[in-house]
Amino acid sequence: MTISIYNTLSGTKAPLETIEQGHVKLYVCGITAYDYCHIGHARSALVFDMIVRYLRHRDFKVTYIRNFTDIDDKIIKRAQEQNTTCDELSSRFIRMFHEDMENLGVLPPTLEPKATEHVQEIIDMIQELIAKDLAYQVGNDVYYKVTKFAGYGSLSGRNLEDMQAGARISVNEEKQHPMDFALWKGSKPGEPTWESPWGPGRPGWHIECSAMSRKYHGKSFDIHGGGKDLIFPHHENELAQSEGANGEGFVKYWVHHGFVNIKDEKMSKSLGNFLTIREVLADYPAEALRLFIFSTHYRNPLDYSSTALNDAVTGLNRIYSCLAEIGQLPTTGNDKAKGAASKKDMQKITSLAERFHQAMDNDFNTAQALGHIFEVVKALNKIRQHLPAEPATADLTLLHQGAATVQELGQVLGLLNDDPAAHMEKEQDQILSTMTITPDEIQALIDQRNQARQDKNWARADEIRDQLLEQGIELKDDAAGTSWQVKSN
RNA sequence: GGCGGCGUAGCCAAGUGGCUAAGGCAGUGGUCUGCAAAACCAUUAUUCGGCGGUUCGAGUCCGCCCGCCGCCUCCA
Repeated sequence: MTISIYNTLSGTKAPLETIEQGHVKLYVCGITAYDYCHIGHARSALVFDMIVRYLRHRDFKVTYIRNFTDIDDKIIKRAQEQNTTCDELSSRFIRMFHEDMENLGVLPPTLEPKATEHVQEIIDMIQELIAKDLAYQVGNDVYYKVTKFAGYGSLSGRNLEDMQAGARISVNEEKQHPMDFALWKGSKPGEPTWESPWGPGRPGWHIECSAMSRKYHGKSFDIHGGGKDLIFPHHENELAQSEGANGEGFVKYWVHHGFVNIKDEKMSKSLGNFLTIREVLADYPAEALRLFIFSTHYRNPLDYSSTALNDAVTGLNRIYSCLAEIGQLPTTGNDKAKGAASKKDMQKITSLAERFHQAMDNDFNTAQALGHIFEVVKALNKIRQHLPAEPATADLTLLHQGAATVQELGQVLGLLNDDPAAHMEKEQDQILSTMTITPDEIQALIDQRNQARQDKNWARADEIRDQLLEQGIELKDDAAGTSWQVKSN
């Protein structure tokens, strides 16, 4: 089985063939550090976290680089507004970003280079571009000469004529072509500055990724990723810079994920309709957010709503609850008894890993992979439900193995990391902490109710149950006695 | 205007021409229960925005139309 990946450059899915056998070199454009991250950033981080985890699960070595843009116009502006330095501002939000990533359960990349720590590499690359007549100096600025790069527009599927027709491009008189973009910007007073052959200044936005990816991955590497909004101009320009300077192919697979929308509109800072990661994590567990994000394919738009997140919480608990219930079963039973599991359910359970891989191999189809997991959860529940008083060892083994596979594959997606029983408890404790009732009080009421039930005083028993339900506590009567849980939602 | 994408049940969503159109959430009926809850079983799209075409066969390919969205300026 091979993994196939959709490539923005070709517009088709193609089997993953790495440059170096068994080793994937991945570069993802990270954040510009000047504000808290919103759930669009979370989607980006989670999508590539999932891709990295899956590739490693499939025995690839993955070198994952995700950069920080720590110098740019927005940072300078924001730092001035907050009366601080660019360095302080970007360090602060990089710290916030790391906190968010940890809370999301996102694995750290292999390397997280910063633009300001690679100014020399950037300058070197710009000099190479000038030497090849692909860039030119105007005053203290340096621009890339887009007309000299034959493939310009190939990634985003545009050509220079069409783009010039667009009305929103402001024409800078000093540029030779309106689409030429800055590699180096001469600095104004008060701005962070580095010395360069073109005078004091700072790097343009796109060049940092070309310089850093070359330093750590080499001139060519396997996968370059980011949000769809980076296709143009950022990645188009990176491609032009890198191939222009290096004289060889830059990236084999361009992977771009879709946006998070709110009410069918793109969530973005300029529209002001965004939710920060920390706002969302205050209300929902990280794994619920993850399940929500992976419930649709990574290239499709995803509409955020509290309903959708609540659905994800319910779905996640459904899996955990299934695993917790199975975890309580003995591992051995009657060796001679015939298994009660149907052939069909057995087959569903034992083929889970294979079907999961098939879905994931197909351009990381997490939605389908999760569908298979849920299908198996249903089968496991069904078998468990129908277990006789003295269950067959064969059934118990099937249940335990099935549950182990579900959890293991869930973890490939970064889900189901908790011990199932502990998760259910933790979930409840958290909600319980916001309530006025204590577990002891609940237990006392349950004891009273059971006494009433024994006395066949149903009215009193129901009264207690309804009273608890009003406070958000659900009771479950079964053979083992009465247990309780916090009512979901 | 240029480029790209989407439209599958009440909602979310998978479906790389061919067995009964995954899965989740919500709903309804049943099993279980003193009654519930949970879980399970059954049920909810003869049909995939509309109209044509290609094909033995189309949700899937092609054309046109309708509706929605994104990029073309900083953006994940």
